[in-house]
Amino acid sequence: MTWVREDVTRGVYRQCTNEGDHTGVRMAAVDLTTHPGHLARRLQQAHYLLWNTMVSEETTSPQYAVLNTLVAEPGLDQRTVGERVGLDRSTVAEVVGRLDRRGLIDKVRDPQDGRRSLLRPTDEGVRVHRRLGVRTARMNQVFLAPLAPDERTVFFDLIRRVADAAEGLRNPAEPTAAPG
Amino acid sequence: MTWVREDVTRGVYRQCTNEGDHTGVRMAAVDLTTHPGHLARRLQQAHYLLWNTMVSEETTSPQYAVLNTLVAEPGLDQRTVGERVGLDRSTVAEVVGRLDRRGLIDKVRDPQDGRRSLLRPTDEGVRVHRRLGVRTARMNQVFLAPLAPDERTVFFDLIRRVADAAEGLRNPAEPTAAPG
DNA sequence: CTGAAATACTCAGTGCCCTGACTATTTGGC
DNA sequence: GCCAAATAGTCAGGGCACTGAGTATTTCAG
Repeated sequence: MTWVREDVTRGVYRQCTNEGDHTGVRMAAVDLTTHPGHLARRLQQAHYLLWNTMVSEETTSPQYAVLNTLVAEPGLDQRTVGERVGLDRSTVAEVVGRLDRRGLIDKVRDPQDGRRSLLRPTDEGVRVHRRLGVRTARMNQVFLAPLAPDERTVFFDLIRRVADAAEGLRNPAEPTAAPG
Repeated sequence: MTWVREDVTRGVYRQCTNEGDHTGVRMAAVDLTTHPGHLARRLQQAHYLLWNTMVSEETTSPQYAVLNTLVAEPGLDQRTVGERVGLDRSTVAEVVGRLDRRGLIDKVRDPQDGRRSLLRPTDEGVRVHRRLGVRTARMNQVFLAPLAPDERTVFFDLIRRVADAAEGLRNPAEPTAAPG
């Protein structure tokens, strides 16, 4: 695997000194296209772009996700919303703050538990959510167009499994036996 | 309230008008697990997390990508680096700025073309790149552990195709015929 | 009842990521 | 040679995403 890119005009000293096929320890640079993290980033950027042009310039995808959760379950607190959509406390606070400022959700202290903020969409929030739903569906069509129908299923399955597993590493499941 | 899950392949939004009850409440929420954008975001977050714990806390994944590109092709200008790793001009400028401040790369004006900044890794930059390469490989193993070897190939292929296609929409290939 | 732990949220700080406006330089048509 | 277009980079501004520290509230052991 050579992967050298020749014909560089300016003074470039290349350090791919692995002429022979020794232990192969020498290759300086790696091929990013086989790095899942790099692909994940590119995928998200691609989506961001499509969302921006096809769905909305003022309401972002995470904002829609939060709104969607609150339409399904009005009255959730911030922590639970974050759990549902996969956002940490700080990020959820920011997103909620923006939705609140724009009048798309209501945010009130829970009288039963003064620590919580209870969230529910306003009428306007519900309208925005409904409107974006249509556009989002259209965008997903375009986004997934390169994949055959059965490939899309696999696509979802593989990504979900990888993401779930990594999240699992973060929150180690409750140990059944209590340690010391 | 039923919360149905059906015909997942298209990420279509679901409109369940609760037939049974007479509350007049209409439920119109979507199942986010069938939205590629949502999955992409979760995947990237999962990767970010793993990177942070398994690879480095000071050098981020995009920084490593830039460093990697410059190790392979020292002397590139910012625009080209951005093209290689998939970052826009502004982001590349930020990342490059941080790498420069940390002394991992050198940044000099091109004497041949005063618009360009030419970038090359310093000795320290090369060392950091090499060290992170080992850790990155380990991390990728963990990240991809949930997938069987042949599934990983598919994983890369599907994501790449979707990302490439969306990027293609952004930069519409030179139209062969003059537009109207 | 009281103080410690747990919980929900806020705030400061850092970094990625984009757009749109702006500057500096080079290039190309005339 | 000159001026307009193209190109490379900077800067301001907004949004997502995380960590770590701090505040307020609730819960629970003693």
